[in-house]
Amino acid sequence: MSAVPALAALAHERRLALFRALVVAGPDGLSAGAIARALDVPPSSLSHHLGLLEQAGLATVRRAGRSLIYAADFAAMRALIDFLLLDCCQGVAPAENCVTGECQ
Amino acid sequence: MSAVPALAALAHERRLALFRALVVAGPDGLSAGAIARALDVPPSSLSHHLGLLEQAGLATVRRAGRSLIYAADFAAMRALIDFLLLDCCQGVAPAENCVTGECQ
DNA sequence: CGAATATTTCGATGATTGTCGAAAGGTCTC
DNA sequence: GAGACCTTTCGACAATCATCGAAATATTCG
Repeated sequence: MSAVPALAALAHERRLALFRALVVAGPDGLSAGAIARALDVPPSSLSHHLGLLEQAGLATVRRAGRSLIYAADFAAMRALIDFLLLDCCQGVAPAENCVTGECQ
Repeated sequence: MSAVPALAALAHERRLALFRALVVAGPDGLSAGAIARALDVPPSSLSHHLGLLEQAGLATVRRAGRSLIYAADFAAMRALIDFLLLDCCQGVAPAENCVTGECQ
């Protein structure tokens, strides 16, 4: 996974709220309609943002009847955080640049 | 710190490379010119990106002679990672949505 | 002070992104 | 199959962002 699309997906107020709602919902996820009602976003806008989250790998979709259920991809989120923590920042840095506070 | 500007600052290939260079350089930082040479970015473009990183709180600037020295702000980076880990994702989520793998 | 160095600001241009109504695509129920 | 329901795709427009040369600003050195 490239980190840039994932970071870009979260770097938007609406999408961040969206993603948080998915996280709160847990593995069962939420239908697009339920999200639209909860966050008061027009359907076409919502679909656009959900598509970006999915494309970035941070969310998954599955169909249930006529609804589409979106769910947060926790493994991908974990991978993103790991990237920030290790690859991006600490792995290549000298020990004094400790980001975690656990590496001295 | 709002997370969105910080995420947006990192959600760009050039700026991510830029930030990584600052992390590698450590607390001493790097002059804008040194970065420009290392990453082969025109000065005006570089200045633009450095400004964004600083505005997002991820980098600090100080003057040393006629050079401006940019350095990664490790505390801010840590705060961003904490936000993703806790506020954004896990804190408000049920236990089964564990992102860290340490919360069962 | 004047020249040289380091970087930013300005300004213009092209590219990408966000927004949302209207229309279209699947899916269920009767 | 017709109609209702849920969501996406299309299309158009506005807004934001990226790029980089040229000019301006700040600093040092002779």
